[in-house]
Amino acid sequence: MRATVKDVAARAGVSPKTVSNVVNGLVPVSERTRAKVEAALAELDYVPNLSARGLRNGRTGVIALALPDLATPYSAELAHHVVEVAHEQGFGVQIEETGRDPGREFELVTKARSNLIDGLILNPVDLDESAIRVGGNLPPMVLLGEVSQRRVDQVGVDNVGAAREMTLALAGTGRRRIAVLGCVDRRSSATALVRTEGYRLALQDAGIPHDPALEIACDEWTPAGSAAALADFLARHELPDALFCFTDSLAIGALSVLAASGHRVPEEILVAGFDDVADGQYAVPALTTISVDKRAMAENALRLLTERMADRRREPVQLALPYKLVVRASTGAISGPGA
Amino acid sequence: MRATVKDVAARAGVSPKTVSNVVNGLVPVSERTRAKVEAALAELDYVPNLSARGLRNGRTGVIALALPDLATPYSAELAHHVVEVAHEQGFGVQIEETGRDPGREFELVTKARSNLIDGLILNPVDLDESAIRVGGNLPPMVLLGEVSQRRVDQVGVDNVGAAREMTLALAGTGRRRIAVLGCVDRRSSATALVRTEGYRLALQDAGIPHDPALEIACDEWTPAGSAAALADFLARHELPDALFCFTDSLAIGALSVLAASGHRVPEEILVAGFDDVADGQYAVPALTTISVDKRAMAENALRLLTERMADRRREPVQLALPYKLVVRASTGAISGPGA
DNA sequence: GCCGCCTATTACAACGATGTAATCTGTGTT
DNA sequence: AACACAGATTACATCGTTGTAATAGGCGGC
Repeated sequence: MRATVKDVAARAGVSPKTVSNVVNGLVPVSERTRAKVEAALAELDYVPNLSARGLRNGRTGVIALALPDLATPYSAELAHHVVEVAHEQGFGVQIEETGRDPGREFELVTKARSNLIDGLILNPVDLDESAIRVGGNLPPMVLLGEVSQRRVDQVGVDNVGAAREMTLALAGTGRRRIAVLGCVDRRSSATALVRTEGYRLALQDAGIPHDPALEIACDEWTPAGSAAALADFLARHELPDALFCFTDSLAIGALSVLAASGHRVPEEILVAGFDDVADGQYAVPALTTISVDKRAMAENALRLLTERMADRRREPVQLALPYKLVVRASTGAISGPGA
Repeated sequence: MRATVKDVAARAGVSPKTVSNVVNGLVPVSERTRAKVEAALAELDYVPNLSARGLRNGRTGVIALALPDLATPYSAELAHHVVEVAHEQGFGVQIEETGRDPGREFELVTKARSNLIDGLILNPVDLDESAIRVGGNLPPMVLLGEVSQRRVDQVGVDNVGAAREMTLALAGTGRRRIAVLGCVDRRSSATALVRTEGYRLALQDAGIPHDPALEIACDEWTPAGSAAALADFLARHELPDALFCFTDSLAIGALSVLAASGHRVPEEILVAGFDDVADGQYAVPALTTISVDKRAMAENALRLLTERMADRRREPVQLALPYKLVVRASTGAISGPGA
């Protein structure tokens, strides 16, 4: 059995509350008693019971991070940073996956373990609206992703702008048959929608007619899903000039299929991704992509979350972090709007 | 404010305990009162306070998963499965990263949040011993990784055997200058040690003299670390015949360097990895690797953990899961011991 | 030498849920 | 009609911690 404040108190010859005072350090304790208590703490190897503390204080020191699928490198990198930043601030992180079933997001936001966690960082799959369209009593919460609403704190990126910039950069090489991979058929992914929008805007900008056939659907945002979708596409259509994949994972699957079918990247077809995950940088050829500082995302998300925990009625804030077009070998030399 | 059993009880005109009975379903409740209570539950949108329940029951329904670095694809895939399996069984999962500082493992095993979690699944970095060399009072705990001790429940793989088999398969093509990448200098990684051991045994088996220069050190098990280490190696040595990387992430970094320096894989040099992560399958060329069923790892780890929670004095169990040598393009056609 | 004040410490209650043991209700038996 | 009994429901205490308010102790001032 673990020692409790009571045990420590008995051993040190003081009251439980004094032990608590020593442990928490908020109430002044005389040097003499502090020494006694600290000795007892060490001898009994005291560890506070966080359930009890959570019950008493109403805060547990644990936040939840909800994302579609932890196995996706992008999610994993993001989670890594959130865990790291949270830990630096003394928070534990409980991971929830929402990918399998769409109801899970809703459940998390409304009921769920709401009392074992002090707050929620949510990377939504579906249209963000679905999750946050909840009447009262939201837990302290920050959304990650596209900035598209004003009711909940959010840290995101201008996906439309980024997708547009990438598409324009591809078009800047003179290529005209620019395909996108990752458009979703069935249930809508917020991310897919906004990136598709950026792509279409860029085509307009560049005066390239929009060809719906070049929007390649792919429900599953993994290399496997991408490979299947692209192989299927190539069986029916001619090779496009350029391929903008909505995530690096999709692009990695695409590069694999292109290599296997003997198409040279970037000579025959440019390939670009989105997210800047580690494996994309080391893909063959290295992947051109949109990069966002994930550590900064985590830091900002946690900052907003702690602010929200401190003041639950502060006006919601939406942050759009800067992004960067990173050019690597998979597109040869292209240039963003700056050049 | 969230509703409590008391509120629900008042609304339903029953005692708090009856509400608890309805919620938990362990004690029989008459049809009439159950209906009343359920109505009240729904109206007040009752959510049990898990801190209180945890305090009372001594169990929180949350387990911790501790691993070196969540951003590593292998860890991420593993974590994904653990989260999924745990969720199916009604557990939440709290993630802890131990990579940054070695003391963290020890801290987790001994003190830490030990009362907000019911158990711990630990993927150790250092020699397993360090973490489990603890006197009494271990929390319910399962180790993931090399099976090398008998004091704590463990789910692992025969790393020595797998590394040996891979090395032999590479040698089976007639190649003699077989390098390994991932040996660690400074603090010892348990995994690196056992895989190195398997490699050396295979060289003996194959009658290939051991050349220490071909054991390429790489502390950081990421594509970036690997790329740096291999580039450095190539600047000083001739290209080896074959390269066995201790993880797929390392291999991905290696493929990138080899491609950039114009060396053809597998014609000039065979490359193999370990772990079978998704991005390895879609690397260019696709990566030969050792595959272990990560879902099965997660299932077994969770099974052992729940068994341990139920009976804290049962004899420790060590499971070695089967592995499979998966041959892909990065080694051309090689064959394992079976063929 | 007594009083008052400031500080360190204490007793007590409360956070919310639930196991235990006691009470209550209703049914069936003689 | 009285009694025993099973099942449903309840009161109470408890898990470990900490805020509140009351107490104890020490010191200076008059």
